[in-house]
Amino acid sequence: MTENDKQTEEKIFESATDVFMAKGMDGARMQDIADHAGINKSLLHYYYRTKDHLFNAVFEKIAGQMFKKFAPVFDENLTLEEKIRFFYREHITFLQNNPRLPAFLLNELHRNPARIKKLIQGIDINKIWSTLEAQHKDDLIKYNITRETIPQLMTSIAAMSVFPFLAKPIIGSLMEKMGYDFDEYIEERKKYAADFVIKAMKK
Amino acid sequence: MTENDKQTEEKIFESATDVFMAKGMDGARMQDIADHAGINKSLLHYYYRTKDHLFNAVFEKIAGQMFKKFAPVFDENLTLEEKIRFFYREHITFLQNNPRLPAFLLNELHRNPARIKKLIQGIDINKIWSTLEAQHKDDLIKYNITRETIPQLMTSIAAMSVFPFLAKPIIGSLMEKMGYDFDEYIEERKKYAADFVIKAMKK
DNA sequence: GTCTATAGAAGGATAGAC
DNA sequence: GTCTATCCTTCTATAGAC
Repeated sequence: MTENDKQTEEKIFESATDVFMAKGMDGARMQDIADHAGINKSLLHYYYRTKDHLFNAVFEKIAGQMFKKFAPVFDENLTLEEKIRFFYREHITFLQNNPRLPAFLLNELHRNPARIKKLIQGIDINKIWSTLEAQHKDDLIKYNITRETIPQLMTSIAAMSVFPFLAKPIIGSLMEKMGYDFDEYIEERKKYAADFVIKAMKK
Repeated sequence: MTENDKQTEEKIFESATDVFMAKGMDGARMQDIADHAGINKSLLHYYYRTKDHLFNAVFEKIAGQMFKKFAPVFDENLTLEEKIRFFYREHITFLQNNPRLPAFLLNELHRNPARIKKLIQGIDINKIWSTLEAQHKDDLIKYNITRETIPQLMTSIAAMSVFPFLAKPIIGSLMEKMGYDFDEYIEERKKYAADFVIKAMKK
């Protein structure tokens, strides 16, 4: 593969990412992607054969990024509270740089549930739970966390950081109407979400 | 308008709602809607002229339902805690009956931000805040709620009930993998979310 | 009011020149 | 590897008979 190949192929991939993120699989047009990349429509087919192939390439990459961010939390030598604060700082910073990612991902999963199995096959929640159990036995007792309440707690933690980006069209507009700034709100959320969850967990 | 007219028009509307909810504006096909309603494709145009008109009719109805559910909370003669418990019981029950509604709504708003202004024009957050301020002066002090923290708190409350439905493709699959039942998880959430938020709010 | 038939446009994909 | 021209399918929309 020559240097020029790589440039074009990458340019296509990046343009496709932008357009698919903005319009979704169904709404995106091959012509838009070509225009966005400043190249001819035929070249898309030359490199990726079909729209489906191109979309899949984009989706896999995007989906991978989303979940990598959850992993490191469980490797650190930190208290449970520190992990929660660490998670929100890292995860919300990631979402600040990829604000459309959650909406794109979830929407495509709603439309095509078959993708899910492949997406979550790498996630072993039981292993995550065992790790937490080993590292934070005292905290789990202190906070009254059991295998029964794990789904409720985990989804609540995720909701606090992801929801503002999913509901940004509404939240952002309402805030504008009231004179608040969405970006400031997000920045503050790194601390707010952590405080909120930690207080909620206490017995 | 004859009785038969109404039957056909309503049948079209209901089929359109189902198909648009499942596939979105871009993914939906007029043929699908016609098949789903058991009628001819031309009839869709006879009653609604274009796909756009039909979609708009569906969207307006759906969007209206979503926000009506928030209003009554502020009229009741209840304590702040009771209102929160009341809200989660009502709102999650509504979402149990309309699980795809939030994803549909937010996705279309992401794709077409112009809709938002019309959607939120009826919502006067300042008025809501004034009502709360008048009704729960003591509670606001007790819970340390101010105009500055209202966006963080309001979005956290909404996140707790809406997020599970937005992320259902992932949450549901992960739970299945671990032997949990999504519907049970949702039923339990009516209480869990209320307890969680009320604890989090305490100083 | 409902159907059949078809026009007309859009979009994905390919052939072939360079 | 990149472009122009074009095919072919799909989909929205309309015309016209009943």
